[in-house]
Amino acid sequence: MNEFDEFDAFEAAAAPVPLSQRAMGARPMPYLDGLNAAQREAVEVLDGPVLLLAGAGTGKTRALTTRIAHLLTLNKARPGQILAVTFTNKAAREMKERIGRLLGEMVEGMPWLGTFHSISVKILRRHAELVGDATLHLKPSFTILDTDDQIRLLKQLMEAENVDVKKWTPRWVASHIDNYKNRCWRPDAVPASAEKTIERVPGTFTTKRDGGSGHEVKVTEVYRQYQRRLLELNAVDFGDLLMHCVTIFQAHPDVLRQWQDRFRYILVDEYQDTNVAQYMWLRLLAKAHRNICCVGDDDQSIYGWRGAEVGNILRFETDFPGAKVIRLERNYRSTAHILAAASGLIAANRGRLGKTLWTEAEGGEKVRLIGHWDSEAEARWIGEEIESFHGGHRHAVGQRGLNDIAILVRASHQMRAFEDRFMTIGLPYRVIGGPRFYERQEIRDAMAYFRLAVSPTDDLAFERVVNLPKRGLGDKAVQKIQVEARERGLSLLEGAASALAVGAIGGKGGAALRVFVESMGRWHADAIDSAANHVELAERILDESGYTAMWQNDKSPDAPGRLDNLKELVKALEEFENIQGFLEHVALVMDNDKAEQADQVSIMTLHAAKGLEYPIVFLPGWEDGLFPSQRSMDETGMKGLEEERRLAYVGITRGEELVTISFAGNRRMYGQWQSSLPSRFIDELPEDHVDVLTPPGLYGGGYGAAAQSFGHQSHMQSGMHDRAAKADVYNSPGWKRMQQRSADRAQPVHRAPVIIDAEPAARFSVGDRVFHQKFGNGTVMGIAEDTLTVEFTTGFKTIKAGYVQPASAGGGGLDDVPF
DNA sequence: GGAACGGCAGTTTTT
DNA sequence: CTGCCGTTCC
Repeated sequence: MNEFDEFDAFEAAAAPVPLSQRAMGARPMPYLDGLNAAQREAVEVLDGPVLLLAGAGTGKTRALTTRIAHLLTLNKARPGQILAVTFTNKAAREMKERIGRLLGEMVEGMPWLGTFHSISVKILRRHAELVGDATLHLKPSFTILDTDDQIRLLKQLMEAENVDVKKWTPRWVASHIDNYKNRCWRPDAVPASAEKTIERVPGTFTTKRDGGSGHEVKVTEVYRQYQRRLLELNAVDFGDLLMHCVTIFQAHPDVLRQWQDRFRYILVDEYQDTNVAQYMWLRLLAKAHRNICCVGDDDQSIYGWRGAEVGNILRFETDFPGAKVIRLERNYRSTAHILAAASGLIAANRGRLGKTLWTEAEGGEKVRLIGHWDSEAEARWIGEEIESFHGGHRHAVGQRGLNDIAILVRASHQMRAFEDRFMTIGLPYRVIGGPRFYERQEIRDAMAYFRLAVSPTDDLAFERVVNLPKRGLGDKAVQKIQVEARERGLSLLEGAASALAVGAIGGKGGAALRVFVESMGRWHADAIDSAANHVELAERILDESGYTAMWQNDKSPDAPGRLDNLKELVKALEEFENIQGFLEHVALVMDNDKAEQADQVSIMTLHAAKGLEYPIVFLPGWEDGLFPSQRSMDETGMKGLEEERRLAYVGITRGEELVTISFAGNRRMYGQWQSSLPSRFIDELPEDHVDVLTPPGLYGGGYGAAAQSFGHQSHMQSGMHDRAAKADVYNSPGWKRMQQRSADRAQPVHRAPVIIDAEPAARFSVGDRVFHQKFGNGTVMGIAEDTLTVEFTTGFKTIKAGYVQPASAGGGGLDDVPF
C-alpha cells in the first residue's frame, strides 16, 4: 500500500464525472426496498446538513451505507469524492463490506472511507512540510509513535528537566498533553485556566530559561519541548494527526480549499463521540458546501472521559443552520420490555435531544433483576443460568448457543470472577477487548526492529531494542552512546558505531553491540532494496537478532502465545509490498478481531460492547460505587453520573431477547471484602418491565433475606454518612417494590445445571505435570471425575481436565516455531 | 548487569 | 490481592 499510488488513484477518482457517464440515466435502486420512512428520508436527503439521530438498533449502519450507495448511483459523487469517517477500523471495514454488497462489483474501493486518524495521515503526508518552521519541519516519511513511545519520550524530557517523575508521572503529563491536543491547543494556545504545574525533584533547580523559576515547571513547557523533539525525530503522535491537519487547514486556505473541493459529501459515524479537534476538522472541511451528514445518538455518548464532547451533537443545528434532523426510532433489535426498561432509565438524564424508541415486536420476557450475597455467588448463578439456556430448558428463549450470550461488566477486574468460575465448570468463554495486537510487548519490540532497519535514525526504536535480548548493554553503555551521538550530531545507531570505533565501549557488551550494529546495516540494505523479499527479511531480523530465541528460552506460560503472535505478525507482512507500508498499517489499522468460530460466551466491558448485540445479555455488578462508578461521580459530578447512566442504557440495549441485571452485596476489592448497596440505576428501571428474581438459597425471600444479602448488616455499623445513603435507597419506591416482589414470588430460581459435553479429557493421574494457557505449568494434586485440582505457582485451582494439557506436549510449542 | 525484594496504586480505551 | 515500577543487593 504505497500511499502515493493511492493519491494517484485518488486524483483520477476526483476528476470531474464525464458527461457521457452522467447521461446514463437512473439505474435501478434495489437497495431502497425495505427501508422504513425515516430511513428512506435519511438516504434521500442528500444535500445540505443532515443530523441523523439513530437510536440503538434502528438500522443506523444500513442508513449510512445505503446513503453512500445512493450518492454513487445518482452520480452525485464518485467514490473518491466521498469522505466517510468512523472511529474504529472495524466500523470502517464493515461499512466498506456493506457498500460493496449493496452495489455489487460496480464500485471500486472508497479511498476516503476510514478512521479520522487514517484519513488524517493521508492528508498530512501530503503537506508534512507545512508542520514546523523553515529550519525544522516534518517530512512526508514521518513515523507515528504509539502511546508507549510517547511516554518514554516524555519521561526523558522530564528527567532532563529534573522533574520529580514519581510525583508527576510521565503518564499523567501525557494525558494532559493529549487533552490539549484533543482540543487543538498548541503549546502557546493553552489557556491559563487549563495550565498545570509540576515540580522538580526537591533541591534541584534549572538554569534553563522560562522552564519555570526554580522549583516549578509548567506542563506547557514540557509540551513545547516534546513537540520540538517530535519534529527532530520526524514523528507525530496520535493526537498530532488531527491537530496538525487542523493547523494546516487554518493557516493555509489554499490547501483547505483543495480538500473542500475534493470531498463533495461528508458522512460521519458516531458523531456523539467526536472531540473538539475532530469537530474543527469536520467543520473546516464542510463549511464550503455544507454537505455533511452526521449520524449519532446522544444517549450513547460514553467517551467523555477521553475528550468526546456530547455538546457537538447537541449543538449541530446551531452550527449548521437549516440542518435537517431525522430521527430513527423504530428499533429492530430488542423486545418491548427491554426497550421500555432502557428508555425509562435514560429518561432521568437532562439535556437530551430526545427520542422514543418503539418496536412492533410483541411479547418477550421482562428485564430480570436479581441480587446475590457476593460476587462469587453472582458468578456461580450466571454460570448456571447459561448452562440451562444452553441445554434448552427454557421455553421463552429457546435453545441458545454460547455465542448468543454476553456478560457486560463496568470494569475489567469484574471479569476475573467469571473467568475463574467458568474455568472451574468448563464453560467456554472469550474475553473481548484486552490489549490490542499491536500494543503487545513482543509486537512493539519486533516493530522497533523493523523501524530501525527501515530508518536507522529512529532513536526511539534503537533505545527499545539495543539491549533486547540482553546484550550486556546497560544504562552506562547507552549513556556513552547518547553522549557520542550528541557530540557528533549523529543518530544513536551511528553514535553506537562511532563509540565502538573510538573504543568507548569494549568487553562483552562491546562485542555484542558490534554485532548488533553490523547486522542492522545488513538489514537496512535489504529493507531499502526493493528486490529483496521483505517477509523473509523480517523473519531473518527476528531470528538473527536473537529476539525469537529470547522467547523460545522463556519458561513463562505466555511465551508460546507471544511466539504465536510473532508468527502472525510475519504472516501479516505477506499482504504488503514492503516493510514500510506494513509499519504504517500496524500503527494505525491493525487490530485483533479474530473470526469467532468457537461456541463461547463473550465477556467484555460495557464500553467494548457498544455497537454489538446479543440475544441474551447479563449485566452484573450493578452496585453504587462500581456502577455508577464512584470515581466518575467524584471527578465530574452530575456529568459523570449521566455518562454512567448512558453506559447502563448502552448495556441494556445490547440485549435482543433477555436481559438480566444483577448486583452483589459483597465484593472483593483489592483483596478486601467490601459491602455495597444496589445501584441507584436499579431504582430508575420502570417497574412494569422488570421481573425481580429470588436468588437460590434465600427461600424465604422478603425483606430480611434481601437486606442481608445486600450488605445491610455491615452498613449498620458504618457511620452516619452510610446510614443516610442506605436510608435513601431503602425508602425509594424501587426498593420497596423489590421487597414486595421478592416476597410474592418466593419460589427459587434454581434449575438443574446441564453439563456441557466436555472434550474427551486426557487421562491424568495425581502428580502429573500439566500446562494451562493462563496459569502455566502445574502439578495435578487431586482428581474427581473430569475435574482436576492443580497446583500452579500461583496457588491451587480446580479446573476441568479439558482445559489443561500434559506439560510436555502443551507448554512448549517451541519445536515448530518458524523462524 | 541481573535477580530479588519492597512499595504503591488500582475505571472505562481508540487511534 | 495483584501487577508494575524502582531500589537494593549480590
